[in-house]
Amino acid sequence: MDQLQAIRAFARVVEAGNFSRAADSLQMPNATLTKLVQALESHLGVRLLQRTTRRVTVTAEGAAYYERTARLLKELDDIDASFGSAQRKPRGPLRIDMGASVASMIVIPALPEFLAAYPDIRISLAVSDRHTNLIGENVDCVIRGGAVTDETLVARQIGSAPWVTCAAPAYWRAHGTPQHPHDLCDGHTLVGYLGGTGQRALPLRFAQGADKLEVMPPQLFGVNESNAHAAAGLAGLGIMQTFRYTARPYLLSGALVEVLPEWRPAPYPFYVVYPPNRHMSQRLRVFIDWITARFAAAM
Amino acid sequence: MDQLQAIRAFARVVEAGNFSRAADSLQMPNATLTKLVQALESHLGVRLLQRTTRRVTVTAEGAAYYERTARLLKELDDIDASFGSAQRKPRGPLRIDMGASVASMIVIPALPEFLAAYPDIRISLAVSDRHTNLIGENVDCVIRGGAVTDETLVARQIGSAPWVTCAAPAYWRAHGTPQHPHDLCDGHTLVGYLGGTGQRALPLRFAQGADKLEVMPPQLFGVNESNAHAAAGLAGLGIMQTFRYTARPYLLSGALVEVLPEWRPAPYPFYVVYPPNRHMSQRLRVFIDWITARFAAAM
DNA sequence: AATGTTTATTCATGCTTGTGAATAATCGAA
DNA sequence: TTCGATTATTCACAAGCATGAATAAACATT
Repeated sequence: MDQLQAIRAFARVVEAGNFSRAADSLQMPNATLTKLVQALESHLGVRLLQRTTRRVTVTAEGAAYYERTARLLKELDDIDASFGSAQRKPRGPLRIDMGASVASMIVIPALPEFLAAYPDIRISLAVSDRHTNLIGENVDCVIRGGAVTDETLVARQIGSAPWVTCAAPAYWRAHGTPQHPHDLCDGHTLVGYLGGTGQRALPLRFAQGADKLEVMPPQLFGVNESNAHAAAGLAGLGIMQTFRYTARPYLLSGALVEVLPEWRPAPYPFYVVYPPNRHMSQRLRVFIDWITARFAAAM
Repeated sequence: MDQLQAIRAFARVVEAGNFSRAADSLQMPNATLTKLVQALESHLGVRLLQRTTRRVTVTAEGAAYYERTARLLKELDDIDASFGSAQRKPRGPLRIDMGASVASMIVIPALPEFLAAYPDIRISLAVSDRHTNLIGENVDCVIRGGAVTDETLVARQIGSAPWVTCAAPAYWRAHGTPQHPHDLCDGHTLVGYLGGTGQRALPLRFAQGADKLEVMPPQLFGVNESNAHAAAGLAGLGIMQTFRYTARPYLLSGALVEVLPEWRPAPYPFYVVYPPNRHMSQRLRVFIDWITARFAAAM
């Protein structure tokens, strides 16, 4: 039995909460994972995990073994890293989660440059805005906008995204161009971006000096995905408030027209969020450095 | 790569000083050992051992890696042991070194009882009296008589062996039976047991109350191996002072006859000697307990 | 300088392990 | 209560690794 591999496999099951998810995150067949954990249990003469086909619970012995060995695994990784770091380029898998527009507008177009610099890093990119259980899902980091509320995680700001309020030219011709945020409540409609709960659209925010306004025009259409949100704006369904980096190509081509630029609200902070780890993997570190530079360049 | 196995293999090479000896003590082919160490070096991107076909030296990085990982290996073994010890009988290899007479007269005849109790322990028994480099040769313990001088090792006394002074009946008929130790210097010869250097025979020792004597009859024959020593005495070559446990079967059969029983010197202490280890393996512990009981019974 | 012995490494083959697919079991929804 | 979906485990086979034997190199002796 490869005990180290078995211990890592077992730890993954504990963190993931079930075998299938653990196998996925380890990119390993279920059968292999099952066998590794069984071999470890046989070696120790102890049942580490109590499992049915639908549920896996960690036994008391399993929890103790996990605690004790997790520390050893980290130490070994530290030792290995301290030996290899001077000689080897970062390599291995990197799992990242981010919003659709960050992915399609900023990260993915620039990835060739990152992968050219680090050809041995293999990226798995998940596109979502949902709250991600970083440790449970074995995600190395997520990129998120807005305040980070989970204080068990490290949040490093990578930039701020300015807002723009815009619509298609045909929309402005049909409804008139507003001169003040209040004008939006009369004879205008909103293409809403649905927030976390997916139930209510976010209001439009405006700021000028110390003045801050929130305006909620009638919502004709709401959507919770940023590409679809842009498509709706382009189709002339209403006014949209979105990130400038999302709208940029359409603003440049004239497919969208910005209004009230002097009323732009404060830029929206973006963070890369990752679990605290005494030793951050080198590949994660170079990615964080890169995305910080890249994000600044994209704003 | 099975990194744990590779680390253990590497550690063994460091301790043994060369690949062949390390492979022997791990009961592993040289090719396997070579591949494991190479895989570890490749994984770390560092050369751990500098080797020619006749010489292996540990690099500075290798020494550092050995120190750091040896501790982790011990911790992992501790963790495993603390999990398994309640459930599993001791198993695995045990390497023991001892003198020829201890081996053939005490230990080997009783081994069936030990192996019946612990069928999963596999014993490698080396017969020698020489100073053994316990760690370098991966020996779990040695059984030695007399003072233990190496203070880096743990010496646990397992018993004391009484002495007898005896010779074949034909010898006594030819030379007369001594009534006092001094009588041995006149008309008697010694079958000598050669000591550590193999150059000079050990003198005969006698004690009665506070009286202690050393007598050195002329030596007709000397030998450094206890079975040959006994054979010489049985052949009537002279007087021999040996352990009672060695002579017992011949004393019982009348093939040897003891003299001066009231002048027996102090019994000779025997120790089981092993390297200090924060966690003694279970199989070593049960062996030590067993040999202590067995030794007492054999005296 | 040559040679023999000993030791580390490499190569081709047999054996052990990893895994795809099938099976069995569990749990939630209807 | 039944059924369908999902998950853990098992089995038979393919892939990869361990190793015996051969090779190459180093070192001590003559």
